[in-house]
Amino acid sequence: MGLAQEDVERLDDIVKRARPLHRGDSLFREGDKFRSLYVVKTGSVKTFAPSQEGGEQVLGFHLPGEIIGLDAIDKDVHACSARVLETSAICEIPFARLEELTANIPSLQHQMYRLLSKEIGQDTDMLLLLGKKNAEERLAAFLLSLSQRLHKRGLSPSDFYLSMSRHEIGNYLGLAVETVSRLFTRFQEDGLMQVDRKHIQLVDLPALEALVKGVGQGRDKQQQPG
Amino acid sequence: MGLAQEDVERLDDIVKRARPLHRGDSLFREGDKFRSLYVVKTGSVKTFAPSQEGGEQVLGFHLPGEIIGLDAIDKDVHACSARVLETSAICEIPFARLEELTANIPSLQHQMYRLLSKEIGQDTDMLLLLGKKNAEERLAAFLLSLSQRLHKRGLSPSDFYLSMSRHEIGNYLGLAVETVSRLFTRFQEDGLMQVDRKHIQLVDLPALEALVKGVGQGRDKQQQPG
DNA sequence: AAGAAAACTTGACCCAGATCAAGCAGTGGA
DNA sequence: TCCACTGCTTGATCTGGGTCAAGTTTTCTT
Repeated sequence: MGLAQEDVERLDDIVKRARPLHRGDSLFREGDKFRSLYVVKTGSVKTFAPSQEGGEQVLGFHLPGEIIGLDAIDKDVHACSARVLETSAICEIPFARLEELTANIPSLQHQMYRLLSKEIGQDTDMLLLLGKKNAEERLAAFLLSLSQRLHKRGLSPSDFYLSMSRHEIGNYLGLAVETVSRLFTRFQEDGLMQVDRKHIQLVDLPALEALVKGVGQGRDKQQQPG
Repeated sequence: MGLAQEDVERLDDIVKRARPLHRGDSLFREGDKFRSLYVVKTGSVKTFAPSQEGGEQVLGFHLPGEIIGLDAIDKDVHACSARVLETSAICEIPFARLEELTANIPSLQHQMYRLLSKEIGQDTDMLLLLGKKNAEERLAAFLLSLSQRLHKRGLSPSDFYLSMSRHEIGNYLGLAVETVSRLFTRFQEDGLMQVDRKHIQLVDLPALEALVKGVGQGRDKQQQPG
C-alpha cells in the first residue's frame, strides 16, 4: 500500500503475531483500556455495544484484512466489545508504537488517516442503510457487502459460510430474527440465493445489486431550498 | 488541547480565515476533489449524500467547533455534500498542509487521530440510534445532542433555534416529517419542551434523558453464546 | 402588499415488519 | 444414545409510524 520495503519491516516488527482464538473469545471488552488495534488474519469477529437494559447492538462483523479498535483512540477506552465468531487468527498492533512509527514515516501516517477516514465512510454507508432502506434492501446490502469483502481477499464472492447467527444479523441490520429468516426463505424462493443452514450461495448477484439500489424503490424525494 | 504555543501558531498559519457564507451556500459537493477540512466557527452546516432516485440522506448537522470533511480523506473525493443552513463563518484547513504539520508535531498527530476516532464513535452512536430506538427516543436523543453540543460551546443548553427544517430532522433521524411534527407537539403537551416555530426551549432535560435511555423500554434482550 | 410557494400541522388510514406462539432441527454434554 | 438447549423457521396477529390528504401559517417574490 505504498510503503517502502524497509518501512514495511519496521511495521512488521511491532505487530504481535497471531495466536489462534476460538469462538466466544474476547479481544477486548467495553470499558477496557485501549492499547492495541487488531487485524483479522483469518476467521471473523463481531463488535457490539450494550444498548439499554441488557440488550446489545451489533456494530460490525470483521473479516480477514479488516481492522478493529479505531473507535477507541479518542477516549483511550473501548466503548464496545469484540468477540471472535469462529476460530480465528488475529494480529495485535500496540497503538503507542504504531503512533511513533507513523510520526516518522509520512506515507504510513497517510495510510493511517485513510484507514480512519475509510471507517467513517463505511459508517456513513451504514447510516444510509438503516435510515432509508427496507428489510429486503438491508439484507441484500448485507449479503453483497460480505460478498465483496470476501472477494477482495481472494475468497469466493458467491459461496461462503455465515459465521454469525440469524439473530446477530438481524440485530446488526435493525431487524427481528424472524424477518431475517423469512427473507432468506424468500430470496431462495426467488432464485437469488441458495441457503443451507449457514452455507450461502449467491446465485444472482446482479439481482441482489438491483434490490439494494432500490429498484423496489425507497422513500424520500426531498429537494433542498436554494 | 495540549499543543505548545508555537505549534498552535503554526497551525494557525495554514488556516484560511472565515469569510461569511449564507444559507444554501455549498462548502463542497459530492464528487468534488478533496482538498480541505472545514471548521464551523459560527452558524451551522448540514452534510448529505444522495440516496436512490433523487432522494437524499442527511448525514449530520455541524455546529460551531465541529469539523467537516474527514470522511473524504480516504478516497480523495467527497462522497457527500455540505451546505450552510444559516449565515455562518467557516474556516478552511488545506489538508495537505495539515498533514505535513502533523508529521512534525507528534501531539498534533495524536489530536488528528483522536479527531478521526471520535467521528467514528459518533457514527457508532448514530447506528445505535437508528438500529434500536423508536421515534420518540430518536427525537429526544437529537434534541439532547444539540443541547449538549451547544452547551459545550458556552451557549444555552435549553434555549436555541433550529436552523434545519422538520423535513431535514426527519430525514436525519429516519422519520417522516409528519412524525417529527407530531412528536414536537406531544413533547410540548407533555411539558418536556416549548416549541415556537424554530425556537426551542427544553423545559425538562432530565425527562428527555430518561426517554433516551429507554425508560419507555426498547427491544432486544439478546445474550450471546459462550 | 398581494400572490405563490414552501414549511408545518393535524387527521384518517394502511402496511411493513415487530411481536407472540408453536414446532422443528442441529449440537453438545454425559 | 438420549436429553436439553439453542438456533431457526413458519404462521397469526398487532402496531408504530409511514403515507395520503387537507388545511394553515410562514416566508419568499415581485
